[in-house]
Amino acid sequence: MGSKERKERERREKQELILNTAAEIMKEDGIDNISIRKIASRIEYSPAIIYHYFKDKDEILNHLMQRGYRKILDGLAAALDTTDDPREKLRQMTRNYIEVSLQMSDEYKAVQLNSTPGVVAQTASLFKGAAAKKPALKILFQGLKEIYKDRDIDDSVIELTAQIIAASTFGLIIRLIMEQDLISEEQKTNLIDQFIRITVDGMVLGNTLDRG
Amino acid sequence: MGSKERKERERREKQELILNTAAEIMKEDGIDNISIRKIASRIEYSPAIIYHYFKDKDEILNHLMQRGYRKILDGLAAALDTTDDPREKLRQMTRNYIEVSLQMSDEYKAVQLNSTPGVVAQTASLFKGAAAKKPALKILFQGLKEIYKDRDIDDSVIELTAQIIAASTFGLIIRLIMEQDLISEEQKTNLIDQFIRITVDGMVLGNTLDRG
DNA sequence: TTATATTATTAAACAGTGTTCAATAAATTT
DNA sequence: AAATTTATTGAACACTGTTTAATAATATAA
Repeated sequence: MGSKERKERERREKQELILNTAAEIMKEDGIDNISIRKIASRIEYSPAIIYHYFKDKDEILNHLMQRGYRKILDGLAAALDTTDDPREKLRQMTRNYIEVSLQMSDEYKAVQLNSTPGVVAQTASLFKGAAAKKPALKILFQGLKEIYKDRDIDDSVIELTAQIIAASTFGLIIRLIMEQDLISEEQKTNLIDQFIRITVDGMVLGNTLDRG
Repeated sequence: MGSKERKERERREKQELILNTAAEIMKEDGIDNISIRKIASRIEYSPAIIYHYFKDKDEILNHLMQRGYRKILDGLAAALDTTDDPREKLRQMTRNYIEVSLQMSDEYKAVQLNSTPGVVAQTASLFKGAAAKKPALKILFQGLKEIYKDRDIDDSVIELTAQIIAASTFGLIIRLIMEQDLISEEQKTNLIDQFIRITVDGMVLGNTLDRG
């Protein structure tokens, strides 16, 4: 019997079951309340079985982070190209990214604030050369390059600008999530509008202005 | 004997001892590794005694957060007034705030990312009217007002701008802390310089520019 | 000083956590 | 049917925060 394939499939299915249960608990009780025993109890197995499918709890959490990361990227990719104006495109991308992130605030927070080295390596965006390696930053970098195409600005400066915009957007999103109980819908809209205004029309032009 | 005063003093001293020990553990092993039993063991008492001086572990952590918050504000207050140029002042303030925060990255992260309602209420900066209530934001708001004094810009827009700058700065700092192992000193300097450039000279002017 | 009341301290227990290991049950291969 | 591999578990270990009842120490009142 070619049961080796089925075995592996069944193994993956059980891993999926465990991950889905963990995700379920995260949604209900928050990421801090995921416990091995809770997962085991829900799938009606003994706690020890978890360790037959995952090395430890961290590995499970890492898988959840990966899922969240992918979800965010998918949401970002859905940024529709409805315009050819590079600045308007940048506005739409930024707004889309913020709104997608706010829609899955749990995942965003969990992924972006996770301190596990592996996860940090995946979400990192400030290191030199990140614009070439990180999908989200790559898009941002190319958008900026189009905006700057007439002006004589070094690629390294454009990368720095993209990184600053990414970090700033991250900051706004995290604070919006953390303060969501204190902020009205109207205020939220105002903040996002103002952010996009001064990011695209201000920040982006900051490179080309005289200082003094 | 007026021993009531001494009693209270001794009580406060023991509370201080507990808090200092907790802070010590935080510095050595990180905030997640603070445990009641570890504190008790270090001060050579039984774990239960902690609950005679604090309601629960959360109260201890809250006190540590308060300390960190004060430390950050003190560091910010030390922003020297070496210039009268409002834009240059804003640059110096921003740079000072970033550098102070990076110097006590543990406290900054702990305070700013703490989800306890009370702590969030203290660090919140995006709600309407925050510029009047939050010290750090107040300074920022007034700095912006001086920059805009010749132009006709509504106070509400200035507040929004201050809030965006605060959230962006927060984002940069948190990411710099989280990615510190991946970022060289040179890159860090470049990022901070570029941030200040496009924040002060870009963001700030974003309000006054034509869009299209 | 002695008795009383207050305060400080602890041992022990409860309920929870992640993890490991040896034993057992189930399934697959020979 | 026997041997081997895989799946599953119970029980234990070492942690975690917290509560309760009992005890030790101290301060106040008689």
